[in-house]
Amino acid sequence: MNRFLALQIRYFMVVAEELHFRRASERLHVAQPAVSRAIRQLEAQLGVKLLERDNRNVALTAGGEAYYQECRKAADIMVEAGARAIRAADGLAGHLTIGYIDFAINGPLPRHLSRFYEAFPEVSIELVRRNSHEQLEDLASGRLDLGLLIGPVTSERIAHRTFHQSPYVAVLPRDHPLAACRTIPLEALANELFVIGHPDTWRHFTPQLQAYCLEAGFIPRVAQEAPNSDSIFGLVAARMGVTLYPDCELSHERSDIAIRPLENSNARLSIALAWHIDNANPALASFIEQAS
Amino acid sequence: MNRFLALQIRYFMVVAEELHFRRASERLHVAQPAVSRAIRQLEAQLGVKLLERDNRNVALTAGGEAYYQECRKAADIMVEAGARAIRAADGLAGHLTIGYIDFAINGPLPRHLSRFYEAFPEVSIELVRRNSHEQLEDLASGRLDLGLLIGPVTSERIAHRTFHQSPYVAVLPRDHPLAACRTIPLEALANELFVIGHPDTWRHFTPQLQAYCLEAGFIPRVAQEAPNSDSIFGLVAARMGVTLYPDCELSHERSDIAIRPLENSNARLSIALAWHIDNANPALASFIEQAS
DNA sequence: TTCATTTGATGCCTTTAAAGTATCAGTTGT
DNA sequence: ACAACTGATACTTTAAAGGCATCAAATGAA
Repeated sequence: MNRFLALQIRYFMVVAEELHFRRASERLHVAQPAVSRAIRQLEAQLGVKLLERDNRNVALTAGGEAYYQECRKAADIMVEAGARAIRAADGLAGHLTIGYIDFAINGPLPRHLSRFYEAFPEVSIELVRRNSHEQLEDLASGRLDLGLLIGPVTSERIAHRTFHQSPYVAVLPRDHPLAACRTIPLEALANELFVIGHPDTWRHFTPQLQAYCLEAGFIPRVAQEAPNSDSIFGLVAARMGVTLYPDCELSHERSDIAIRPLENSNARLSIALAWHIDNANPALASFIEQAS
Repeated sequence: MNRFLALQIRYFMVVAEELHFRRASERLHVAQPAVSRAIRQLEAQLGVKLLERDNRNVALTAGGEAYYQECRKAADIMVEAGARAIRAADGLAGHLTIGYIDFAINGPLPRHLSRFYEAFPEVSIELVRRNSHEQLEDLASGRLDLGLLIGPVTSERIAHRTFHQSPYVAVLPRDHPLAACRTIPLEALANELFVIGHPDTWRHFTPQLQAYCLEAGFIPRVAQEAPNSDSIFGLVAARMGVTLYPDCELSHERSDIAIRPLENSNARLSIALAWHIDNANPALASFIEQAS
């Protein structure tokens, strides 16, 4: 029974448990009149008689019983609160706001989150869908604790490290002639029309995709620009074009598109963890450490 | 923000909300140094830094954020607690332990309880199955607030009033010859074998049943004694005998027995509300009043 | 009955925790 | 360079809480 509640409350709780003023005063290490006064004050403050007492017996009134139950709850919370604050300071409890992109939520993030939840069940996580450049802004302003995004990270105040790397695969309509091949050389797509992410919103990914094509000796011809992964897959399935996408489980589950590895390609999409270097949230350190 | 929590906690909460010591001190109507000291004391007591502060900015640490959340919960409970104690004192909240017999739970009690819950949702009710004579003991000892039982009530210290009256009906096996009649004169059962409640446990009901038979001019011949209503109905269905039972919905729902009203009978089973005259639980008064 | 014992409540004085005042040292923005 | 803030510290004052002695009522044993 520590000093988190007002003393009138603490005294009342002990009297309610002992139903005896002198024994309560002994448990509280004060003289008996102090207890009498505290109870009288509390009753006056609340305007409710809490204890029925004559010179021989002490009993809780209905109001006192109800009040004790509520006090018990509050006391338990306050006792737990100190320990919880320590756990939060050690990164074992607390809250993280995490930004993610489609590649993360379709790829390694779900598995990683469930492992993290097992190891740190008291850390609550809020997930926010944001494009990479939006995440970098939100990290700078403190709206996000952690970003899962595509580089490059240019700010000196944002730390980052590689979270996951995926090879690219070719994404084709189900009945595309190249779908007959086990693997596809990137050059084979030189004359195809491409469905790509809109450069305004996919500001980091689309340039990477174009750079890889350029390395393979061609500039991709753009048929459609789409705002998100579902739209891209849908447009490919609708035979509007082909695209490159990091290998992930989700894309293999669609029956209306064909996924084929690239031949002789070292191209990798790298998803980074990024966070503000001044962010002192210990749960952030827990997450980063587990991701290593 | 009343005086239910220790002042360090109250001061911390206001600082956490304002993120500014001087503004917090104004809201608390104290000088600013008092707030600084309270925070320092609380941090020392917990062993956790709650607020990151330099001469320009104040921010919650992760530990402080977690601690604030817990304090918020406790503070809300304590604010609510006073109002709840008043409601409990007025009989609008609290707890009742209620004893009941088969006739009550098979009869009017469920309907009455649901009406009571609608009118007094903050009164929690614990229902306890007890025979009438057990309830009278438990009322005397304070283990029950209220009993739903069969009289007579002999103790001067137990108050009682009629809760519900049911006419008796004859309970017959489905294919019993008398089941062909719409109604049955009690005398017609003079030569039947009876299934009755065991007199040890059904100490109040069975004598009443026998008294009614005696009024009709016969002493019922007992084939079986059973400990509860289900057993009585089951034994009747098994053609071990017939019985009298207060009219209630449950008995009409069994297809293996026949229920027939008694002819020219004023016999009624009366279920009483009973309570200890010294019981000051205001929720008890609420219940009794609604039952009137 | 009488009287010692026990209960919670009161009055008066002391102690101590909390508040106030004045001031300091560190930033920030002009 | 300096005024205008911030939160922290030192010292003094105040008021809340505590202790002691005692009371009145109830109980139970002699």
